[in-house]
Parts: sequence; C-alpha cells; structure tokens
Amino acid sequence: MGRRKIEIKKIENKIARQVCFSKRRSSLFRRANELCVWCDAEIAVIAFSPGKQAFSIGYPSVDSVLNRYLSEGSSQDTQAWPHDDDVEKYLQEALRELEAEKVLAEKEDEAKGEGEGEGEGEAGFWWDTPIENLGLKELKKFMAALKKLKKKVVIRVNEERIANDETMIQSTPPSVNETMIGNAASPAVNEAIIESMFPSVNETTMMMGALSPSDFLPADNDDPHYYGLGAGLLQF
Amino acid sequence: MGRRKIEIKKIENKIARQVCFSKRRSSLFRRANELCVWCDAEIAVIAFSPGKQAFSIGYPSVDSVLNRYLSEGSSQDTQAWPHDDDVEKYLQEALRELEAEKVLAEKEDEAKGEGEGEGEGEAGFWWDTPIENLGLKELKKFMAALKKLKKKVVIRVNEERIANDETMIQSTPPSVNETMIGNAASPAVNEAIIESMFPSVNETTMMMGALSPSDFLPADNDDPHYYGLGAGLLQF
DNA sequence: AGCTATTAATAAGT
DNA sequence: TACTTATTAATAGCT
Repeated sequence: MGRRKIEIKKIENKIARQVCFSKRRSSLFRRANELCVWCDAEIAVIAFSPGKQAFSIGYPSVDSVLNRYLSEGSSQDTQAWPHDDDVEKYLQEALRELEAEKVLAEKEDEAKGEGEGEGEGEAGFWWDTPIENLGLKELKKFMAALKKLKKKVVIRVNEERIANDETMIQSTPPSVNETMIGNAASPAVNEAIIESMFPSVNETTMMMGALSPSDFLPADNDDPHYYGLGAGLLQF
Repeated sequence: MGRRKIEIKKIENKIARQVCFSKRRSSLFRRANELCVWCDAEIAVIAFSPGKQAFSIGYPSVDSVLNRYLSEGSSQDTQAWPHDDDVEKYLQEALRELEAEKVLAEKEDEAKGEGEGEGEGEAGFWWDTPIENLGLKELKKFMAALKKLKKKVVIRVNEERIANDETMIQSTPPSVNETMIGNAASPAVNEAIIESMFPSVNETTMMMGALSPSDFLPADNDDPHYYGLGAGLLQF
C-alpha cells in the first residue's frame, strides 16, 4: 500500500527498517484494538523492534490474556496447520540453504586450522560427527545453526499458511511445550529437521536435558533470550 | 474499508461479529508476519475469539517471544502512556456510566427486598458501605463492577492513545505485576478508580490478599480466566 | 514528522 | 463459507 508494491523480504536499510516498523507497529496495534472492540475478542500483542525495544498491548490486559493462554495451553487452539507435504517442501528448501552454509563454514575452519576442535570425528567436520561425541563448542554451533534453520522454516510455513488459508487442514494441536510456532508446525517438524541434519538424532533431546540452558548460548552471544525461561524442553 | 465506514463499537449481531473476527484475525496475523519479515522484529499475537477459541502466532515462536517478554518484564518497554489528564477524562466518563448502573441495580434490589444482604450498612446499599464491612457476596459484585469499569476505561484510553500518538508522553513503565494494560495506564489509574468508588480504599488491596482468587469469581461466573494465575496482586 | 499517489483491505452483497 | 465489488484505509516514497 503506497507508491509501489514491495516484496516480503527483510528491509536492509536500517533507517528505512526502523521507520517501517514504527508505522506498521502502531497500525497493527490499532487493528488489534478495533478487533477487540468490534468483536468482543481478547487479544495480546507483543512486539520487539529491530532495536530490541519491547512494545505490547492487550485487552482486557496483556497479563490476563497471557494468563489465559498459559493456563488453557493450546489445548483449545484449533489454529490450522499446514499439510505435512507443505512443511516438507519448505524444509527441503531450507536444508539446501544450510548445506551452502556448511560449505562456507568448512572453508573458514580450514583457514583457521583444525587444532581447536574438541569433538571432531576422525574423518571430517563436526557436523558429520554423531551428536553425543560433540563438545560444547560444537554443540553451540549446532544450536545456532538449528535455530537459524528453524526460524527460516517457520517463517516460510507461516507465510504459506496465511497466504493459502484454503489449503490448510485442522489438526489436534500439540501440547504447550511441543508448540513450535503459533501451532503452525507440528512436533514432527522439529524431529524432521534434526533427523535430516544428524544421524544420531534420538539422543539429542536427552543430551539437551543433561546440560543447562546457559550452556547453549550461541557462540556469538546473539539472541540470548531464546534460552531465557526454558521449562522442560529447551526452547530454541 | 469497504462499502461504508463503520464506527468503533461492538457488533451486536452475532453472525456478523464472528465473520468480522474471522476476516480481521487472519489479516492481523498476516500483518504481524509481514512486520516480522520486513523489519526483523519478534512478535507474538494471541487472540481469543468471541466464541472462546484461541488463535496464536509468533516469530520466531510464540513461546520464545513470551519467554523474552516475561523474563525481561516490561522493564525495557518504553511504550508511551497517556497523560494523567487524559486518563482522568475517561475515568470521569466511565464513572458517570457506573452511576447509572448503580441506580439500576438499586431498583432491582428494592424489588427483591433487602433480606439477603450480609454486609449492608444501616443507612443504604452495599456500595456505600466501607469495603471492610462488605460480605463475600458484595465483594463479588464489587469485583465484577470494577472489572467492567476497568475494561471500559482501558479501552477508551487505548483508543485515544493509538489515535493520538503525538499527545503521548514517555514515562517509566510499572513493574510487571503492576501493568494494567499494554502499559497504557499507570498503576495510579487503578487506585483512582477504586478511590472514586469506595471511601476506605486503602484496605482494598489488603483484603484481596486475605482471600483466595476463587473467592472473587464474579457472581454470574463469566470470564473466570481473569482470576486464573494471579501471582501477587489480584489481576482483575 | 507531514503529504499524496497507489496499493491493500474489507463491508456489503450474492 | 466463499467470491465479487464499491469504498474506505493504509502506506511507500518523498519532502
């Protein structure tokens, strides 16, 4: 809506991105307000700007909606999920991108030499090693890569889900802790991602349970909040 | 946007309300998605339909955003608040409406006779009685009325806040438990409402602390979730 | 922060 | 519940 159409893609210019956020954030909040009044709905919206600032709004209050959501869980949520076929499609695409990143990282590691690795197998690089043989350092890289990958998949699936409401199916939602994103992706997606990346996938969850959340802070320390209040399963 | 302009007021026709919710809910979610992609923002939206159904969406996930929000609290939130003058204006308006309701309820009580009251003062009706003399029954009515009033004030303040971004001031936000709604209203608003309604306001919080949340379930049993996970101060 | 040319959303109607 | 269209609302690019 404006002088020209813009594609759905991250705005690289920092100023333009911040301006866009400001305009659209207030618009989003206004619409949430209208929806509440017109339809007697209860809504909470929480938004973190690219500048890490938090904004929130809710009716009748943010806290009451969060309480309701957290106490009822997703058990009453009938938000549709995409077909597994769709998920699979985007997963494949994301994995191809990850493959490119692996090649890139491989080159970097070669340039730095191999002396610092702890859990490397004898034949190759850490991502080819069974996960229980990985050291903390590699696990961190693993978590960071996994997080990045998940975000991509999740965004793509949601784009598609929203664009094609008609292709969606209703499904029993996962329990609270299994929810990936807006009930858009089933727990099976998590497993599919992990299984596609590492051979000894079944031990993954167990390993995570044996470590404290802070152990999984990404190497570059970005987005530490992903590991904030992990209750039960690590939320990445 | 459509064949004609519609005012911001609850849609009374049930079917029309549900249709409106469906259309606008998906639109709201799509916009949240776009904002996330364009501006690299993290967003969670939780919506309960008038039919009590839960919908949610979030980037990178609902849970991660909620964790971030709950762990950081509102402490980094610089969402603007309305001027106290504005709050006062809407409060006065809401109080006038409440006065009308009191008159109505008074008639009903007269019709039913006065035999069932527990905490009535000698001179008049329960809302004129110091709060520490009220019985459970009256406290329930009090809570229900207060909740209703608060919702009205909160909606009006937010409408204004969104409509007039330019009139807003920046202010230090309250701690998490004190947040009323979207950081739109300061804790002082709570007190102002209570003080306007009852003379012995200072004991109010104390009394609430002495009772269990379930004691405050409204008489008509609607919206029980308002009293769901009250931690510390009762959330109404 | 304001201003328009445009695009996007949507209230009714079917 | 889904599609169409007349209108209104939102906003991208500029200043």
